[in-house]
Amino acid sequence: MLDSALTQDHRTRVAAERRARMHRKLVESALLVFAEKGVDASVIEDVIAAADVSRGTFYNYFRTNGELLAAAIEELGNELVEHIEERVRATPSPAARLFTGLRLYFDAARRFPLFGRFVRRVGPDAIGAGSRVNAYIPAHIAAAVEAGEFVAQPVRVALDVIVGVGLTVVARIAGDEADEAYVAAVLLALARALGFDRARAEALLAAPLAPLDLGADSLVARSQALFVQQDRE
Amino acid sequence: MLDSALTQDHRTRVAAERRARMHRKLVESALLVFAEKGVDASVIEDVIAAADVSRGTFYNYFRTNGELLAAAIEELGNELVEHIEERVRATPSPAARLFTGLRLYFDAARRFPLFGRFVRRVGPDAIGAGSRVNAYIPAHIAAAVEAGEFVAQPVRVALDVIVGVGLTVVARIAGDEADEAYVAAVLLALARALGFDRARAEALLAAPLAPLDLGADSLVARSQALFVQQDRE
Amino acid sequence: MLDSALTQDHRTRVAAERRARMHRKLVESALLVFAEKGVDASVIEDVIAAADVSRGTFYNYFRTNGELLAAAIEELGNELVEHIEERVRATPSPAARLFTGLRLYFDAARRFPLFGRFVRRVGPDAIGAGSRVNAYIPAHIAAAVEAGEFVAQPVRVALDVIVGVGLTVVARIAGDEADEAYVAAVLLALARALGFDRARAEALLAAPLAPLDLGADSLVARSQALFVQQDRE
Amino acid sequence: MLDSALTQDHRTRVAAERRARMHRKLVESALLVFAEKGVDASVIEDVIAAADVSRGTFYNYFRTNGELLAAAIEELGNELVEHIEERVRATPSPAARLFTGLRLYFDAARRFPLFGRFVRRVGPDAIGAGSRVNAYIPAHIAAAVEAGEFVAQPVRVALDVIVGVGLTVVARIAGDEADEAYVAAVLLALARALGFDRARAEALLAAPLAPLDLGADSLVARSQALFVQQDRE
DNA sequence: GATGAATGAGGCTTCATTCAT
DNA sequence: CATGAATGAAGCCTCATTCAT
Repeated sequence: MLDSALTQDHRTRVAAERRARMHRKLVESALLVFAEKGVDASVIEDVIAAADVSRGTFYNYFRTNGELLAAAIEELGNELVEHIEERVRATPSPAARLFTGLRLYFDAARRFPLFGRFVRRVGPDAIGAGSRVNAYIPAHIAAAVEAGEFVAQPVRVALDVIVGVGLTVVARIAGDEADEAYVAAVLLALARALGFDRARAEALLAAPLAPLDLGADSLVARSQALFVQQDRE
Repeated sequence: MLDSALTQDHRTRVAAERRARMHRKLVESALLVFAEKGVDASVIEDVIAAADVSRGTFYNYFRTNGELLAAAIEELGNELVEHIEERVRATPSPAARLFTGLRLYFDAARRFPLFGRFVRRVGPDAIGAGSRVNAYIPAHIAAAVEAGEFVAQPVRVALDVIVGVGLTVVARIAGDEADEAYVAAVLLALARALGFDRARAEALLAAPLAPLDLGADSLVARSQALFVQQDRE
Repeated sequence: MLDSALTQDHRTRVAAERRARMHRKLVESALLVFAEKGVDASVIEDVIAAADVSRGTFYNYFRTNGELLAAAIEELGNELVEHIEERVRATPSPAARLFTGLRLYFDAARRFPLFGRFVRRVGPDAIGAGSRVNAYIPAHIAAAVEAGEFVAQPVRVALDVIVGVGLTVVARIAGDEADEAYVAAVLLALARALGFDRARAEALLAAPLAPLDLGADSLVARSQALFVQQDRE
Repeated sequence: MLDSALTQDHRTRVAAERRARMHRKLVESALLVFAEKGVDASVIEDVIAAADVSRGTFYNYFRTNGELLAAAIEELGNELVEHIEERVRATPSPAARLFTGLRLYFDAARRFPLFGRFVRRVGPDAIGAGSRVNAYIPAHIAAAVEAGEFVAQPVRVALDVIVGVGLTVVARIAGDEADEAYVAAVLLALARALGFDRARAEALLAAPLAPLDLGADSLVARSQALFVQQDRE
């Protein structure tokens, strides 16, 4: 009986791992398809083809199209945001945390074009209700205002300016219409908008930036790999 | 024979007028439906219901969903932009032309909620290739930089900042999440971003603003009226 | 009053002529379209385009699709058959009348490819109820049997053999798969089937054949001309 | 694991069988509908009604009207032709193979009126590119010429005469306008056309003919049964 | 859990026909 | 009579979702 219990346990664990793997596989494929065809397109056919899985299996994981999109937005968006936040957490200056975070975000959009296109396709909802962006950025803004780095302003105003401009830049990057100079100039304009000291902003933006290491197992990285591989076929 | 020629002429003219009226009616209905259901939705069913027109008639005017959307974007967007441009044309200061134009645009979004929701739904494409926005705003930016009202910066950078922030504000207005103070604060941030003098910006934004008169026959106004009427039914 | 009566008369006559011209124009266009797209295709759109006439006008002449097809079959088929019959009427030998008639028919199919394709498209119905073929050929068969030129056989059997083979040959000609030798060999086989003397058949088929002169105003000729002209555009 | 492999296998086999059954069911229904409404008619609605199957299922098997027709022509035509060929294969005389084959074909058209009507509706295309007719009959013709049973003649000429007359006869049978004597007389005329000895032809055509046994599972038989059953409802 | 055939609602599109001008 | 915009029935096709195996 003890043996059986252990076996049971082992089986349960293995099953849970398999579920998790399949879940990730589907989300990866979804990113690919959403980025290509848009959010409102008919998607399931392509997703199961990309994931090489049967229709029935798909419905064991997501009951509707919308659930899949929600999962993709949530898991993808947060994966990147969490990595960025972890990276800048130790930085003492709130303004620096914010601008370095933006630089890392734009850099990710460039390195993972699929992700950039996904964000462009999803639009503002990509930074929707559940997004950690809405937790972290306001905190940085408030802290920067508090610290006198930014001019006094309502947090939501600053947030909207940052997000609005940020999404535009990602769209430009996804469309391959943004070079380094463009991104730097936009960030400088953003610094002005927030009332951040010009010299410090320029120094910050000129500093070298080590790219984010998401790890080979990240959804974004795996999805990009899947995309490249599909293109070759 | 003369009589017949005149008759011919008269008929032709009457027919052309009828076509134009039907075209407008469909675009008005389209605005309504796109605003409600989004750009990628199945729209034809609802449009013909809103316009109270047969399925076949629709296809006499637009062959696809996309054609309709393109017409809506083009005609609606340009209608408003042209009115705004005409209003500010005489203003000597380029910066004033730009900021007054933005205020008028936001004001229109508030007065015609349908239009606001439409822009939110369409997203950046609402200011797409054919839009006069891309003709007028860059000209104002360049002139303002030239006149020393704005700090030197690439026109496209300034344009993207303005459009990115502008669309975000319209989305807020459409979601009824924007009061006067919010809009003013955003415009002030925008003034900072562009390097516009703070005192002048504040004076400009504090000036009273007569609402734009689009005329009762404007697409935007008629569409809004159609919407209100439908709601009552 | 007399004057008015004459005027009335004149008007009536002119109107009748106009009606007849329009009727012919539509039938000509119909041949073209039926030959190209088949009998069951949607045809009216193309017919009015080919005839450069409005929808409404079409319905002033034919109430349905089927009426148009019936008119085309009747008028086209009989035009050719009557010309052939007139040409061979004076020939004393019934067998010669029959075989010369067939040669002229096949020759017409070659010279007016549109007509050939029309017959192929319409199939057996091209020689339907109202066709004069069903009046003339049986008479020739019966006379030939009577005269001992053909072996004794039921008229309908001979008719079906002739028509069945004849339509096949027209289809081949229309598909550009039939040269002179092929046609001659088929006619020889037909002669054998009917029990016609071999030597006489060979002499008959070897005789030179002046092509039928349908006149420039014939439906077949005008339709062919219309087709060639359209192709050039 | 072994168990799972077996299960897999079993499932695959069962699924393939189901697919095949559905395919046959659709083709059977198609025969019925094509025979009734013709080849160019809108057919899908009726086919799915006759097969008692959903719209979507149809599209899982055939993407267009034309694909369905092609399948029907191919599978139906070849089923019958193969049965006939098998039956006459052992007959030493090529002419006898040919004429017995024709008698069997006409007999099938009489016993399965649906098939006859189908052939009439489809016309020459019923013996189209992929048809085995085009493999077998020319071989018999060539062999008969070689053996001196037929007069020397191009194979295609003989083939066209046979097919042209044959389709006409099937059309007559389908229209219930052909009795035994008519069919016999046409076959005799065909024998003359091909130069086959009259005495031998008459003996051949007078010989008793056991009807073809297609088996209860044949498409033709099942389709006919389906038709009769529908008529009763 | 995995599979993929079956479903059918939902939306798209054409085109014969009508009718006001 | 000629015109051509409007109609709407009739088909077409897709695709999210279910379900038996």
